[in-house]
Amino acid sequence: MDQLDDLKITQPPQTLREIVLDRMRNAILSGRFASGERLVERTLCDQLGVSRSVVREAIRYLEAEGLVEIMPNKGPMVARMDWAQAEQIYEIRQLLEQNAAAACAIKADASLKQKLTAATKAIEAASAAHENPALIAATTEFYELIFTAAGHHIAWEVVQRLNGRISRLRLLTLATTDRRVPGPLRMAQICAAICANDPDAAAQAVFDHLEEATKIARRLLKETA
Amino acid sequence: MDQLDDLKITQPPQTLREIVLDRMRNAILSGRFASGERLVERTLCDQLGVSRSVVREAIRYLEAEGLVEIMPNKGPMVARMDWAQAEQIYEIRQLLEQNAAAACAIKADASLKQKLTAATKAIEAASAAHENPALIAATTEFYELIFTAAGHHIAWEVVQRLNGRISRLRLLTLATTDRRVPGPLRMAQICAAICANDPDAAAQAVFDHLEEATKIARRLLKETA
DNA sequence: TGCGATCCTATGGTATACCAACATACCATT
DNA sequence: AATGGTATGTTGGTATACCATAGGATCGCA
Repeated sequence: MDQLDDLKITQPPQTLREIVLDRMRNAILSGRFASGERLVERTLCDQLGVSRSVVREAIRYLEAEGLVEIMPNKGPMVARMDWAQAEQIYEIRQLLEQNAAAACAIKADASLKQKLTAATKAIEAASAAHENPALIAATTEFYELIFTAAGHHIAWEVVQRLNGRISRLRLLTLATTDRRVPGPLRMAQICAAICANDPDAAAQAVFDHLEEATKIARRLLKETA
Repeated sequence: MDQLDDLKITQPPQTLREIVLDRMRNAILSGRFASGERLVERTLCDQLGVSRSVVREAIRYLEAEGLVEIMPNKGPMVARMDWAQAEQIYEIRQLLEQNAAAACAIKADASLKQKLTAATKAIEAASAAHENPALIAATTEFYELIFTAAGHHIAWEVVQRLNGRISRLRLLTLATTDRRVPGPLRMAQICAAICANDPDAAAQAVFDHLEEATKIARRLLKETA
């Protein structure tokens, strides 16, 4: 099977539109395009070296994702976010992530526990090295393991999309070092609860983690606003 | 927010793209475009009397919404759905709708209670008249009241989008008449719990309602599959 | 000098034509 | 009959043209 996969003409059917979509999404998520910044179509065409059709279709997708807003007669801009929205998103994450962690704790087998432990270590490493992009990636990986193991693929989709809307906040909260209990420790608690096949403890650990993240986010957003 | 929309000078800056988007979405949700049916761009252009640009951009949006899938080198088709997905969607709805109903029950004031009661009556009327489209609309209105009153706008967005994916299923479950406890009665229970400002009872009522809907959906989907 | 009308430009919205890549089905030759 | 080529249909991608509108700059008039 593996050999076959290797033989396969791994021609990435990645279309130009998808590349542009990724680039633009990353530019927004990473803050390269500031919140509220206007996205002038023809300018983007020049920057990306593609035609308007491609850019416009990518914008439609981002609009549906909630990352881009269309101002009537003005064109697209990077979506803005306020605390009222962020709060709701954190609340939804609470529900979905607790649910997933609990389900995962019930189903977790040896293989998953091993992977989850590795992911936790990766988070600790990235955190210790203060490498924020790696930290984001490792945290995402951690949660993806949990949601996938729980079989909650659609919930994971939802969470990812919502996270996109608060990406800047996540960057800030993850980078915050003045937490009383460091973030990686929280992850370790979640990991431990799942490894112990204890759904209640897993849900509680997720609750603690998100509760803290919510508080930090609230403080950061309120003071910058 | 809603009031503002109502006040707004309803000069429809509704762009052609939005019209096409609505039409296509409705066509999919209502089953006019069958699940798995291919959506040939140029054919759609003819049917709708618009150019490819418009259709393509609408398709991008629907793709992001999860209503349309793109098959590489084959083009778009109406997204398919299986029970595994539907089950997850019902589970997410359980979480979000219980949460919203509980929050709504805490906040509910006289004005909301009155509106909610009216919405419940509308559901009963539509159900008695066996008018499914009206029933769907009334049910949507009912839930929108709850989510809006709870301030859970983003959760409502999520629920609506997820409901879009299981629209055909909803049509079937709502139309099903062989439920032991009729759907409208369930709605009345939810309404009563909220009017009594009893969050626990509201959550329980939502649970009962969705649990039943889930069972019906499972049976329908499994037997037609 | 101040105000308003008018024109210009930038931008988005839409339509259309064109080409390349790919898949599929059909057909012809061997 | 099997192979290979061909025709067709579809999408992906691009370029371009045209129009409508918003916002600003300019100009003229009071």
